[in-house]
Amino acid sequence: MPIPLEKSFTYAITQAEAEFLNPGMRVSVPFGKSKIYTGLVESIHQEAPLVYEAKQIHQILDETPLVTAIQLKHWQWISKYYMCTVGEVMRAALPSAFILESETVIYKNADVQISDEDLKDDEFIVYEALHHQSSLKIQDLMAILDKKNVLPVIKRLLEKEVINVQEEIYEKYKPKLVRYVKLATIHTSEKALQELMDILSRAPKQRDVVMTLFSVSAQTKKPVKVSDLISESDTSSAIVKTLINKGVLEEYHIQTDRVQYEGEDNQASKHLNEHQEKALSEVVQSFEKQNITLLYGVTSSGKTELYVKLIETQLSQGKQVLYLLPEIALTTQLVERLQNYFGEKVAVFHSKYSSHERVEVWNKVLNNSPKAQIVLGARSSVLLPFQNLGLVIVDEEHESSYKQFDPAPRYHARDIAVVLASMFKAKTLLGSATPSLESYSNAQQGKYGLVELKHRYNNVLMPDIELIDIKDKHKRKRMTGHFSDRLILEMQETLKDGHQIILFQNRRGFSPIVECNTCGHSPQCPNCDVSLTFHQYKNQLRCHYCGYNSAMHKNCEACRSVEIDSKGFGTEQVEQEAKLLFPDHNVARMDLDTTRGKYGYEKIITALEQQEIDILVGTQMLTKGLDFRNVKLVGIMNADNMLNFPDFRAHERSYQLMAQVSGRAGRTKERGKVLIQTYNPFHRILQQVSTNAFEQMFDEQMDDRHTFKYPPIYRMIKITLKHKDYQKVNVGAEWYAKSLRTVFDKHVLGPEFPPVARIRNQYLKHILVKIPQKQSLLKTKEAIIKINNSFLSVKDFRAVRVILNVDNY
DNA sequence: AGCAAAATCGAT
DNA sequence: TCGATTTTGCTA
Repeated sequence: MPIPLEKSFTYAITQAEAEFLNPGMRVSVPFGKSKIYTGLVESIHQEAPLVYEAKQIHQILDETPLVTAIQLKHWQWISKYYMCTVGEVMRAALPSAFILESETVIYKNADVQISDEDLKDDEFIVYEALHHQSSLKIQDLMAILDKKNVLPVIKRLLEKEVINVQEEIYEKYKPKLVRYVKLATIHTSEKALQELMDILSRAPKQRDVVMTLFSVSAQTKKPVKVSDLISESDTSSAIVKTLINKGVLEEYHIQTDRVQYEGEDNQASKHLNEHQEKALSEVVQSFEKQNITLLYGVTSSGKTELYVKLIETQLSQGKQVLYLLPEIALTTQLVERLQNYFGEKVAVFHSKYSSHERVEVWNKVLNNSPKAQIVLGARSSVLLPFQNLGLVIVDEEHESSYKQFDPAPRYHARDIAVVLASMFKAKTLLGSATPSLESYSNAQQGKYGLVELKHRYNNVLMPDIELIDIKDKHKRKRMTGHFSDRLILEMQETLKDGHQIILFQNRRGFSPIVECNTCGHSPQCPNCDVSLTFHQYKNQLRCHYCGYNSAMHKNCEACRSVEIDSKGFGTEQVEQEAKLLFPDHNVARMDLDTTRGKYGYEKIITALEQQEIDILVGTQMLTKGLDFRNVKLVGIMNADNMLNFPDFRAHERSYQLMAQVSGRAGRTKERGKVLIQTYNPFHRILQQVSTNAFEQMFDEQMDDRHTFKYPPIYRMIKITLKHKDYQKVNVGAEWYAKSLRTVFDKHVLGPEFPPVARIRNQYLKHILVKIPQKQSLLKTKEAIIKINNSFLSVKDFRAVRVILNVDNY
């Protein structure tokens, strides 16, 4: 069942059903008092349950399995490793349209006459409504009565026999049908046609439509869509409808895909340069010995072309390929590039797809359709029903967005992709310009193969990186707002040459803290323990954790003073200052606030490509695999706030982020320039970024991880306790940590409140369990589950939500 | 997860 | 004391 329960449930089926059913097929089953749910067949057996009588299934929903045997095995692995239930994995994997639930539908009981006096007010409203509509759903009732708890009303009405209820389930997925028209067969003969034309001579518009239909179908020799016919003949749908009603035209429907590729014929893949050629043969060689290979290729070294070659090989062997990308990098840019080579063999899959679109991709992958030989997708596409997987490519392997955080299963797409590939005996290629420490150390230990690609495409030089000491600049009064004189000078030069600029500031809004100069009051979020961020474009104060917002006031809310100051700065402020500094140039901003909506992101990218934007200010969104030809200068406004982030991976992340942003500079011909503003130019990480010293960074960070026992040397499991009562969380966390310490002793950290201890009115407290390399992961997890169970059996703690996060990095 | 029964809350 | 809200237990 798609619910967070450990157990599976046994239902009774007939002999015939047993012969028909197979694991991986869906059945609808009664579950609980009255509901009907969608379940998945796990196994078919003969062991009747001892202590209860199994219920009958309701209905079989599939003719062939929807989920493959390998998937079931994979789900099992995920649920074990990430300490969640298989039901949760199922919920994450299956598109929601596959999981049907019954709905209670209410009908009027026609047999019983009832007088109005016998009914209470709300009962009467429902009774009245049933006169107008034959049936009502729970949701309709909630709208009519304007309250959330409508069950008591239904119960009373049932007792008075005013209504009947029924549980109904609906198939949620409906194939998309397109309307086509053709001339009715009785008119197809020459003579009948002549007669028809005569009849229609008094209806010129209708005649025009018929004529257009002729010419269109003669030209294209294909069925004619109603929508095409309307636009071609320049009429309205009413006229076509009249013709259909008259029997002159016949309409029919053809099922089509919601996601379609409408491109040109495929191009041949590009020739590789000598470095790429060498790297490719190394990858192929490495795959002979290893199943996993890490491709460490600097920014714009042409990794994608290399992937294309590998994909070609797989396709020629009739194998499927999974190409994973971070959500945000799945822009039309890259999708188009792949479609240019592989045309409609590419299926795209990501979170902005509707449930129906996902169903179609699922079915294509399941049927090993020619339209899904390459699946290009974000995190969740590892959970698709592959039949014949030959290769998995994980691009931008270091990206943290591969790890799912909020609802369970809290899986890492790269890691479960590796597991999936091994189930298929397929190969995995991890690619990155800034590999994660865990992958790079795996490669160094020989667990993964390692291939390096250190030359940029067309031999473009790596950008020239310069550190600017803004402490010094402040002292010498060389700062204009948040811009140093060096940065302004370089920006002027770049703009003069007609090149574009990217400014990076890893914080959105105008300023993260607003403070009164008189009394020191600073507005806080009522639901979370954070100060509100000021957003100028809406003149709002907003909480970035729960979405709370309020209008920004001119006076301090505590003391009415007008002297309100802001601390820190975000993208909005950088944008505003840039506009003031360069009034003759176009400045745009790219962050969560400007990329809302399905195409918000695309618009900005296109504008930048077409050089309508001279200066683009943005958050880390900018780092994700965008390829802009004309960007020559990248400015990092403040490197310190990311370096000082309280997380053991802050340094690694900062390096990756800065190296990736720098990679956006100078991708063709001219050498790019990167300016990093910082208060601490001698910071090791900044030095390493400026000299591209990845290996040095790696060695030093690994030393730290050794010393302080952090991943990848030790493994980690984070346990989060969550409840609206501060005391409950506190006492519970102490108890939990104490029991953990009896087993793991000094490898337990905390309990500790996170930097933001309260989110959406829920207090949080973290406990970390570190796992030394020689300690068994399985046994550790078993011990934690045992402690977790005894924790939940304490009455006072039961209300506390416990979140187990394996590999919380 | 979602639902119903049981327990607790709270305003008259 | 009744009705409303929250907590607890269970699903085959």
